[in-house]
Amino acid sequence: MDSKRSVADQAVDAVADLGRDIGDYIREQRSTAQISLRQLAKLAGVSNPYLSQIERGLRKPSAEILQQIAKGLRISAEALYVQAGILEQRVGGAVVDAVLADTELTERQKQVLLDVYETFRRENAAKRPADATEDTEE
Amino acid sequence: MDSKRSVADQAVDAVADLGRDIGDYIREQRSTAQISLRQLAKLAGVSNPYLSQIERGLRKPSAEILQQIAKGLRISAEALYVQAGILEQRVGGAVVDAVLADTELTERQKQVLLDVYETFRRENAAKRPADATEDTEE
DNA sequence: GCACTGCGCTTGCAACTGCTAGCGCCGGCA
DNA sequence: TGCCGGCGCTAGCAGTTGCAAGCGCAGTGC
Repeated sequence: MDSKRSVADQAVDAVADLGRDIGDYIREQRSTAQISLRQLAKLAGVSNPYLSQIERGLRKPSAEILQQIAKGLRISAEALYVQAGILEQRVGGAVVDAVLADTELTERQKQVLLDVYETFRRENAAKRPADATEDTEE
Repeated sequence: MDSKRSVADQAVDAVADLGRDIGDYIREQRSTAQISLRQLAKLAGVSNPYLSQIERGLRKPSAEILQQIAKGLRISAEALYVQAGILEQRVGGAVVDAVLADTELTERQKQVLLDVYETFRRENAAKRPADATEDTEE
């Protein structure tokens, strides 16, 4: 059945690669939040040298550290995990599905929500056509 | 929005402890699936001694390993992360979860969407106060 | 000029992860 | 009976994470 261990390979392979992406993402979120590396390090409860290395892609942080950082940045841990390649990306379908499946909303409200959602996505797509993983907000 | 920091605290505090829980969970899933430790190890692409130690709580696996194991068990990685205490339990329902997990939205946009969502829910709750509290998740 | 504070980064080091090799045990088979 | 394969586990080892200590640099007050 596994004539090739593509899954494992990809994971192992891409993680090393993605180490940089996650670092970029964190650094970007940090500068957006306008806090220094040391501040975030303290907020997140990690050492500042280590955070520095993470941001520059020299180290691959464990999930706990990622969670701490997410907390420090006040962003969802899931977003970071996806960036780190340790959680599958849930594409737009997930949001649409969830909204449609929600029993507390009227059909009209669902329509409004999905409309806003689509607008946001289009906005972002226009801003950064190829790379949708980076967050250039504001 | 983090009115439930008990989870966070637990995560940070009890990670060492939770190593055992996640192991139990994995072992349980494995026996449910009726596969041997070695089989799962092969499926997940990890060594069988290591998986053994994980299941007995002697080692705390990294997120990649957890993901591999989740794949091998054919369960969602998120379930495992929650068990491991590195991901907060989904609370606000599927919509909130899906929005937060969406990587194409900026954090600001997520806030807006969730805000609208909350507004709708409150509106509806005001209209029909009693019977709206059903579990929409399976 | 000169201390002082905060910034990000480099350097070793302890602790951990995750592996290979190998152990004892049990059931099937000639 | 011996032998073979699979089971879970122990022992010992590279390689990594995550840290404290310390570097140089820029801005500020005296």
